[in-house]
Amino acid sequence: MAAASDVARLAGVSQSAVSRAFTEGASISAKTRQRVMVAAEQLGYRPNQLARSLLKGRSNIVGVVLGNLQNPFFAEVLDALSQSLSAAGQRLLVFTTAANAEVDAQINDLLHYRVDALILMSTTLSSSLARQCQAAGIPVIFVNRTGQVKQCWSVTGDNEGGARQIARHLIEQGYQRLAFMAGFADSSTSCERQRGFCDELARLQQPAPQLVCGEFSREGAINAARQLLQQAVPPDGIFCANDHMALATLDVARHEFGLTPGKDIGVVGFDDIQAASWPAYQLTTFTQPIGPMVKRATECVLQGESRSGETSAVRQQLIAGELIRRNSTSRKPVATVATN
Amino acid sequence: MAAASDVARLAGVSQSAVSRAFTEGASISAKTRQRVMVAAEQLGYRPNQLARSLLKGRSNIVGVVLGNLQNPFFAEVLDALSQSLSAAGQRLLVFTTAANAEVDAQINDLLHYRVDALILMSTTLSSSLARQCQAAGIPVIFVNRTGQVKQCWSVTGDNEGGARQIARHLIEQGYQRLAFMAGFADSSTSCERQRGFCDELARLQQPAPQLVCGEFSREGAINAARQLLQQAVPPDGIFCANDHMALATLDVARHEFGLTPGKDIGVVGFDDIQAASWPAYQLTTFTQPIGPMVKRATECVLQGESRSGETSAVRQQLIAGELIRRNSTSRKPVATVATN
DNA sequence: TAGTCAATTGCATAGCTATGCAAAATTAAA
DNA sequence: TTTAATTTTGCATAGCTATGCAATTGACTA
Repeated sequence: MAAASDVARLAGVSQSAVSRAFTEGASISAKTRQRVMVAAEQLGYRPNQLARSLLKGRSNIVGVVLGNLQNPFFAEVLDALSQSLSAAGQRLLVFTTAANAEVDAQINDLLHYRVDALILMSTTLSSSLARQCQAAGIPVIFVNRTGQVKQCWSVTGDNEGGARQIARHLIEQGYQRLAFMAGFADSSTSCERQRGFCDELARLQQPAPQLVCGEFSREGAINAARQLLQQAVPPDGIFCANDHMALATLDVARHEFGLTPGKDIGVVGFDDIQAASWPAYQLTTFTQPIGPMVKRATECVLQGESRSGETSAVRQQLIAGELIRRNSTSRKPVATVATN
Repeated sequence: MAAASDVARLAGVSQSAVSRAFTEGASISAKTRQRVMVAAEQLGYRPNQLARSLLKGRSNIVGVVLGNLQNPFFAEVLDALSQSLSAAGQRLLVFTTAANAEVDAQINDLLHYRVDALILMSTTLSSSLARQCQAAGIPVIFVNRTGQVKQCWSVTGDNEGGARQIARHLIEQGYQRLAFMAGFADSSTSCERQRGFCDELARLQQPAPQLVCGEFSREGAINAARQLLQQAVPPDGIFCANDHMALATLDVARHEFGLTPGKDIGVVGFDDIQAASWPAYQLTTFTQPIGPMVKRATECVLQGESRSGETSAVRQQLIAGELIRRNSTSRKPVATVATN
């Protein structure tokens, strides 16, 4: 591929002129720029971003690591992130990983590319690597997960508050034998939701919920749901740590155990993914507003851009959500409409 | 961040030695390598991939452009692509775009990064840009879409063949007033499925199906389904150009019009996404096997890697699929099991 | 010990662009 | 037209690594 010097030769100018022709606001006359552009067009030249990045020390690339694209929530977030960061002139270098795996290898790889920032979703980071990122001045942003390391940014939903509201809601609706379906034991997300749920139940002087683990996956949730429902005295209310598992639980309850969601059993999720509002599910859930979360994550990325002396005290941002009541916890079914 | 020369100074060796220490199979003694590694560790050094890429002329980055991550099929493909290309030592630079938009701007941007290949899903490419990629020696691979441009690779499912089988299946099951819900008019995918469907119906001497457009989105499909079903004499069999739209159609049919899928109306999709097998839907569909498709796309990428004189005659690869019969087209419902 | 061969190392350069600085060209002012 | 003030241009260099080539070291043989 043609280089700037080739274009320069053809246009009869210096390589600097070519560079300036492609730089917004550089000191160059209209005439020269014009001549350069013609030559560039002719040779199919475009500036080599790699060389530019090498020189500037910024790649305009953000590394994104996520497990579990199966979960539509993450697909939605990725989509939004892509839009938002693209608008901010950043590209996304994406890695997917086996869910919840330690991803040091991939991240190490990303660091080789001198990414401007690192966004981690549903993923853990070793503290040694976190320190290295810190040292390299690369901001690390956890989305929907809290980093163990304090230097990292994080953007999460209101896990504990949401879980408390869900607990109250289930009790108010008259469900009595409750269960919590966890994701991963070492996920802050799952733990916080569990804590909020259990604490609030305790506060209401309700018995502690039965605990089971669905591993944030559909298969795991199906197994966990079966395990719960085939008991002699099964629970009549299940709070699943996310919508993805809640949908699976609804399917098992309805189609394997013949239960009517809402009436025979209450099921609640977390996230408010699109499918939660589909008439086939009508899942009660607590929202994690993707717009604000992504907006905040983008801010963190750009924050690191202008390395303005460690500003912004609050590194752990919590985005408020709200409880969406749907048929899956409604004793008397409401008319369903196919929305969205 | 520390550079190779810093490490060299600390280790008391030349910069070349540092480079060789990090290069597999380079000529360097174990002792020197050891010394370099210690110094590198101490300084937190890692080779700058940008410089390396600049020198080698290969970035080991593949550009991926996709519209419509809302469609779970693309999320699944992206996930698989990530795994597969990651194993081949390639990273993914991902762009999402408004569905079906011309994405010349983004692609132009990608080319600045000297990507090794370009994978386009659900996206069109202007022929001018295609020519530029060609000239730059960057292979362009369409996935689930055929390029208008002949130099490009493409990997698609058996759109026409699948659609033919679907036509036969619907007729065999006794559905009589058929409709086709298209995606976008200018999408090769949608067109081929439509053609196969119509041609086969004609061959069977059946009336031509009613046509409607769902724009490959849930909202579009909901509108299209309403349009179809609120007619005085609505169709009793609908083939939707993909599963994503078919699920929406099932929701509308069941919850807005009180129809029982399979019995009152047959609905068929295309792709066999995960949700198609969920007991809430049980959607009859034609598979697009993601494994083989991704494998093939990966081969095309690596093909371009060893630019071995324009081998491999066949650039347009068609991956066979199969018809999966489920309850959505079964006159007598089969027992449902929560699988997957 | 001298001589041969292989393994290892350093030097110098290429790969491409942005930018500070000084030189040149252009414009404005007198 | 001459001088001053601007604008535009080119030169040279930095940014970081990989690699061909020559020089050096080390091991081994006679």
